[in-house]
Amino acid sequence: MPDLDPLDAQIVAALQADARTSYADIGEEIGLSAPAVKRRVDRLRSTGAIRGFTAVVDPAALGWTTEAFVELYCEGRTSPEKIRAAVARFPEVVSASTVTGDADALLHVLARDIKHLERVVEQIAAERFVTRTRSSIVMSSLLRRTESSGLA
Amino acid sequence: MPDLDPLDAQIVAALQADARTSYADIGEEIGLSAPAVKRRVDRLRSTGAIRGFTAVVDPAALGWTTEAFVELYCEGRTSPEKIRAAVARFPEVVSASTVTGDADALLHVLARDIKHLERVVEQIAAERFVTRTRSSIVMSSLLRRTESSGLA
DNA sequence: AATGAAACGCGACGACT
DNA sequence: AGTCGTCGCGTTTCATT
Repeated sequence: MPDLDPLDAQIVAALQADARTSYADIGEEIGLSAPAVKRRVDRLRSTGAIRGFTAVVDPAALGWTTEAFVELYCEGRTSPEKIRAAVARFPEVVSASTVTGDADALLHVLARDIKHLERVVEQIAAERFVTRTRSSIVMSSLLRRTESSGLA
Repeated sequence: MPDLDPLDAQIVAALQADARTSYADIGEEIGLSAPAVKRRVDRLRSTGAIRGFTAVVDPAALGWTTEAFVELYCEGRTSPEKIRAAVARFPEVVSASTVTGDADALLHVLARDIKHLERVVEQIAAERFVTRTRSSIVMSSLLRRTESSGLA
């Protein structure tokens, strides 16, 4: 499943910029009728290229001002599923991946403040399979793209 | 700027689940009329709580199968803006932050394959202010929340 | 691609707290 | 003042041909 039809690419780009753009507006911009655009969007959704549409919320505007990346070091060979189940219980964990390198997993965590972050990390570190954690607190967010703009 | 009105919280949750949900549908679920929902959404947008609406694209379905986190070590005190300008040139970099700890910045990078990733990291490492990089390749993505579900 | 019916977005007005 | 609900019009969506 390689690249993308140039028209589909333009449709995806338009919907990434604003997921509520009307099919008619998109069609006008790329030279297609509204129903034709809808058919393509439906196809992109059914194939999984477009997973869905979501609101982009600014955590800072809601009082979530603290952001951190937490490396997890686990004992022996802990199964990815076990890690997932453990961290998924915390709504503060927005993403988690198993990674190569020294650490076993990398978590992206959002919290209201340092105190809140500290409490969450402490609870995660208390899991039996976690041997050690290493946190990097975000000082400033330089770039945040939706994922991803470049699909050429 | 403290917490969120319980109705606003439900509206945000609904729009995160599906940004194309009609105001009428949202209103029905939380017991409000469609115009009332729209007024609240407009306000949430103008205050910045909702930044916008976007399509969630699955990079894997487009052939972007490789994901990595790259720590950047920079010389002396390199300005955040300099780092941002340098990494923003690469569409493969989906997010970048300056962080506390050993490294100066942490990048989230998406690429077609290892070869592609290697080329990008190499180019970034070639920047004059970069003294060293440390990459962690993602093996499996355990969790990916939109950011963020828990806003209580 | 074009048509027509149903649904939706969006402004205006009036009532309530 | 602020927020809600009802109404009306223009637009959009979606199934059909």
